[in-house]
Amino acid sequence: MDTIGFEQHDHKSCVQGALSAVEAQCAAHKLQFTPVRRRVLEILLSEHRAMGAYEILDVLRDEGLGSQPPVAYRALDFLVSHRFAHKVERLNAFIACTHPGQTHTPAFLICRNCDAVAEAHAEPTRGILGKAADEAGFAIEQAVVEAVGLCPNCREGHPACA
Amino acid sequence: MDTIGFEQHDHKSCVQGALSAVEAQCAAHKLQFTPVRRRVLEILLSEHRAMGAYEILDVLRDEGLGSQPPVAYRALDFLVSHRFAHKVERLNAFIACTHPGQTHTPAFLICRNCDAVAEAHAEPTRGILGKAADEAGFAIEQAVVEAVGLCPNCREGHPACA
DNA sequence: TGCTGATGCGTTATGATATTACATACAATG
DNA sequence: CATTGTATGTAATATCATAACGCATCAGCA
Repeated sequence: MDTIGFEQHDHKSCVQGALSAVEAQCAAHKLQFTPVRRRVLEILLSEHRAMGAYEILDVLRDEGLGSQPPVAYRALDFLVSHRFAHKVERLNAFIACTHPGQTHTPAFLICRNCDAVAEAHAEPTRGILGKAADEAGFAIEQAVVEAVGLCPNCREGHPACA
Repeated sequence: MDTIGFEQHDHKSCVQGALSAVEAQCAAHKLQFTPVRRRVLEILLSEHRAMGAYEILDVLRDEGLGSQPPVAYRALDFLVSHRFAHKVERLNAFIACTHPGQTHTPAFLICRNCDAVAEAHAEPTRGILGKAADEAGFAIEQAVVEAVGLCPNCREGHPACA
């Protein structure tokens, strides 16, 4: 399972591993990992890309798991608030966390050509930004770091990219 | 004029200075700084906060400068693409650049209590993220860095905050 | 002058994203 | 079994954004 998500990997075990990890987390913290929530996470994990809420909703609807926007948004809120998934603000889309359970500040590398998204780490409270925040007296609680550019495949005109 | 925007400052001269700088930039690059574009920038500068496109449109409409969404969005596109303003993805809102003309990667400190936004600098291609991108073969072209937290005024229960 | 192309604006319509509000289901608990 | 809290179902609506078309203006030029 890769943290930097542009390479090939064993997708099936990657999905399974993440699901198990989330299950364990939910059990440990007495969170209700309901069918809808589970299914939404599975969809995100198996697609392994950023998906819009309505795109997820389409899948749920086909499966009879819900048909109105709040169903998808509520499940996504649960996943995002417990950090099992993240919202990519730049795309107004959601993506499964590639390392659930570990505390981290996710940072995303978003390909402007094929929309592939890889999750990396950032440490916004360090470096220039953290210094500026300190000086301003601003208390950073959470950060969104999203870099837009070209993924390795698209840089080489790889067929994997649409 | 402050770069970290939570403190008091000479607002009038701050607005004037930014407008002059943008005017000069437009003249130098043969960009059309039309009445609508100018007015939208003035609105953003004078409010000194992140505003939604429709909020800006309301002002334009009252002034007879345009009444339909594309008018506001086109002006904002112009301002954003030339970096005279920035989009705050987290808020789906726009804010005037506090130092137009200087090349920079803007980073925002967003107060979750009063929605005040300060612009700081970031250097996403350095640090952990830059390293991860390099290793992944990802070419960062542009980055969104937005930190959510509490501004100094709200930390102290300052009356300036709603 | 009159043509032509480029750019910006006006307007209608629609698409895409997200939330409010209220009703219902259902499991855990006393 | 009544109560409570959490999750879900559904209708309606709010909010954010763009497509597509036509017109106005203006610069460059024959």
